[in-house]
Parts: sequence; structure tokens; C-alpha cells
Amino acid sequence: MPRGNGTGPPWWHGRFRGGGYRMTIPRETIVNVLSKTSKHLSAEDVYMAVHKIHSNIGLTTVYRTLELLVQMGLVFKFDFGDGRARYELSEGPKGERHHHHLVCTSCGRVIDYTDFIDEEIELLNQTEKGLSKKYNFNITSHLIQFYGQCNGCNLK
Amino acid sequence: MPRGNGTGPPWWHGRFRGGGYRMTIPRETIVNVLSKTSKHLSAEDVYMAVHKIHSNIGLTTVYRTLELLVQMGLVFKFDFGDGRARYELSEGPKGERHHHHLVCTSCGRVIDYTDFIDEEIELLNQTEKGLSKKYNFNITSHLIQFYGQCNGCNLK
DNA sequence: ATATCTGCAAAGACTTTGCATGAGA
DNA sequence: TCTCATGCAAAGTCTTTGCAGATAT
Repeated sequence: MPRGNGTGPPWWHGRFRGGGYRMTIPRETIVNVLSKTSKHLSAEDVYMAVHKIHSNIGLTTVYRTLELLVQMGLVFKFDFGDGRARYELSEGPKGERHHHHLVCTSCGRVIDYTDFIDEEIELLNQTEKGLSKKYNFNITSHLIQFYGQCNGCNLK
Repeated sequence: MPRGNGTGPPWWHGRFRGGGYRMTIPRETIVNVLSKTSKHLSAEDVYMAVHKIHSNIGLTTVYRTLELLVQMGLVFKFDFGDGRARYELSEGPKGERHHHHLVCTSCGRVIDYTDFIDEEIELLNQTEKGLSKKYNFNITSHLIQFYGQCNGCNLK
């Protein structure tokens, strides 16, 4: 099935097939929604976006698909402390998109940052190596978040 | 009220008073429970521990107190992905206890580690400084977690 | 053809809120 | 004394589960 742009088959199809999962309209649509935003979407957000495209796709399927994508490593699930999970496409096929978060504990605003990532990667690689060995732990990903007051909340 | 050991008044009393909050039996008990464990307690865990000491303290109070402690910065709230929040006393009066987590995405086990903390602190200080300036963000704390498969789950 | 996936409705789990009573400063 | 804190019960919110019908391979 062509998808309406000329960029060839979506790179994630192989990941589905390889995992023994079927490609379906809902899954295709959900990944597309995630790939076209840089925002931190909740399950409800994804559902609403998806619903505009195929109004028959249900919230349950969104939850189940997001869960699947997280297990497959295609999507990261974040907790910013407001009681609902947020989802982001992890990094594309070759590590672009890598970033971390600044979370404002007053208003809940979340800022993505990509500064200092290189230094972090360096440190994290070392740390991962050390930890893997010491705890015999097979590390697959990491999470870094900073908390504090954002620009707007500082002033109040 | 003496507390049964000879170490003087609990260091956190001032933090309560300074914030305009009252010292009460439930609050005292809850902080005590947290300070006597190195485990990652859920609200229910805290409730059960507290309940053994003062069986009249309710779960609601535990939730409200934990929330308050988090706001005061005395307690960190963590999400390990199993649907319930975990709480830990943040660091004591002078930064001891500082550690991060290794979370097994298969079985949910959480390992504390204190290795590499010095290197991390170094990097994080720099990062914090840079981010504070660039985004005019007043950073108060950070979170680092690694994810993967633990010893036991590796073998399966 | 058939094992997987989906949607709806209902259930489940954790957390928060309302309100009258009780306690700290 | 007077405001703040507590406890119980009920409600709220996000997320998961059961099951029959639909779908991908």
C-alpha cells in the first residue's frame, strides 16, 4: 500500500515483521502520527490525532499499540509527573532525535534539549559499560530529566 | 517529644516549620519510615509500615504527606513503569544517599547504584549550568535511570 | 484458512477530593 | 482559639481486560 509520499516504504515495517507482528492500518497510523510530531503526546493525544484520520480506531488499540511499540523499542514512554504517560518515537533508524527533558515542577512545561548530548553520551557509554559488567545487567536505554522552575514560573 | 534515640531533634523539623507546616504524628511517622529504609516504597508500602506504628493513620494522609514532602524537596518520587509511584527520602541534610537506578524492563527489579556518581555529578553540574542559562531554567534536581534486562532475566 | 488484531463496554488500580471531626501553635 | 491536618467514604482518571467480530498473511 502506497502511503502518499515518495519516500519509499516506511523504515519501521521491517521491525514489525521481524518481531512477528502484523502491519495494520491502526499501527501504521499511530506510528505516522508519532513520526510527524516532536511533541510529547499522551495516549489520549495520540488517539485524537489518529481519530481524525481513521475515526474508527479506538482508544484501546492506541494503548495496546503504544505498549507494543515501547516493547519493540520504537517508542519511549515518559512520566512527567502529571499522572498520564507521554510517548515519543525513540530515535529513528540511526540515532537522530536524541534528546532529554527539562521538566518544570510548577507548571508542568517540558522543554527538550539537545545541548551537551555529546558529553552525556560519552559519560553514559562509560557508565553503561561499567554497570553492565558489575551488575550483569544488559542495558538498552537510559533516561535523563532535569527538574526545576521554568522561565515563566521563576518570575512569580 | 523524644524519639527513642539520642541523636537530637530530627533535622527535618526545621524544614516543616520553615515552610509553615505543622509537625504531626502522621508526618513524623511517615518521615521516620522513609528514613529507616533504603527501599523504594510505594504509597501503599508506606501506609502499611506506618500503620504498624499508628494504626489510625489513613492512606489518604500518607498520600497527602508524601505529596507535601515531594514539594518540600525532602522526598523524590519515582516512576519505574509498574503503574504506582515510588518514594525515597531525597538525600538527607548534606547530599549523602545520592544514587541512581537500574530498572529491569522484564521483571521490574530496581537496583540502586552509586558507582560513577562522581563523574556524573561533574557532568551534570556543567549541564545544569549551561541549561539554566540557556533556558533560564532554575534546576533543582535531576533523574537518571538505566533500563534493560537484569541478571536473572538475561538468562531466560 | 487461521492466528492475530480490533473495538466496545466494563472492570481495575492508583490517586484525589469533600466534608465533618480532631489536633497543633 | 483558630487555622491547619486527618480520616473516612466516595469520586475521578488513566489504563487494562474480556470477548465477539474483523483482518492480515
